[in-house]
Amino acid sequence: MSRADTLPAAANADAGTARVELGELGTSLGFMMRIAQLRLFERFFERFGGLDLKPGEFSLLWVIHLNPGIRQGGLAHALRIKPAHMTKLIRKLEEQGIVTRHIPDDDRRSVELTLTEPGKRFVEERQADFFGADDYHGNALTRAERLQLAELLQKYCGPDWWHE
Amino acid sequence: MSRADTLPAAANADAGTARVELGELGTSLGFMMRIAQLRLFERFFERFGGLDLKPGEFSLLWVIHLNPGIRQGGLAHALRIKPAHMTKLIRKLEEQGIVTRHIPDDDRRSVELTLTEPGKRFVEERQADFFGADDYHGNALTRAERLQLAELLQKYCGPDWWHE
DNA sequence: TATTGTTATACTCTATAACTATA
DNA sequence: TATAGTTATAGAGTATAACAATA
Repeated sequence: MSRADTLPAAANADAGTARVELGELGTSLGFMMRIAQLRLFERFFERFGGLDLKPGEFSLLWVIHLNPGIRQGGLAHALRIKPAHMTKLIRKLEEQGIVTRHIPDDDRRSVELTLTEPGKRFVEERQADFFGADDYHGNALTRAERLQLAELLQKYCGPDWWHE
Repeated sequence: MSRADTLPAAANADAGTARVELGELGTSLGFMMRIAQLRLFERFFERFGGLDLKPGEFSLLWVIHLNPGIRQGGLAHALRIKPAHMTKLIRKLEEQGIVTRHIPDDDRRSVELTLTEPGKRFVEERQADFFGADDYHGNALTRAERLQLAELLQKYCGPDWWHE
């Protein structure tokens, strides 16, 4: 054929190899949030891969640490995790000896959560890493930009939803 | 027992019912990106729920629209979708008559993608909605804030990774 | 040998609904 | 009758590795 290293069909100029044009997608919040989250996970595992701890799990421990005796449902709501899923997550942490479940006398349907001593130590030792200003948290951003980014994300959610 | 409506154990003041303290988590990028993305999905389905279209699918069609003849692998890389997953997505869109797969003579391993006429119409008709300044895209933010948010997310990813 | 895409498989996260025990 | 949590089940999204066809 006569088109081996000449142009492909006119309609398909640069088919495949050229840089991909994203247009408005590059400033679309939906797309950018997804991409940024993928990047964040990548960095998380570069940083904490050896720990056998998933991003969401530290959040869980952190909130129990700050709110000892929090009820399982309250935790689920604060973190936007479905109660059915929370049951599994807490069960696992309990088996690992990190979290204690306690059924209070004044409402025996509910479950109150606290960290065990090893659990507390675990959180306190890693707190600086997880909330620190390192690669994972965006070394490409200044401290002010990081804060601004978090605040814009909060504002995107809206106050009604945020404090509901 | 003598503690029915008195205080629970001292350590568990306000167990369960008080407002949950999030501490540094509230300005943690990992947590906030997850929360904001959940909110975005919620809004997406409020807005486009009737369409039987998932958030990622419009992105796919949009990029094919802007890059007719793009190769399947190039699309997968640009959108950070794994090739194995892309196969399934494209297959579905092909069955719906929205996308055409074409195997070029100059490299018969590859697959070039274009939109069908109905596909083009579909994208062009919805483009304003998907990229518009409405509820879904964050009515809580000004136009400038929305742009700034997208740019900070881009910057978080870092230029090396972004254009790799 | 390397590359492009496909198939098969599995694992995580999430969603839903039915269930229990308590209130 | 309502609420807190549990169980069971299913679906979406993604990851991996083995594979076929082509380069």
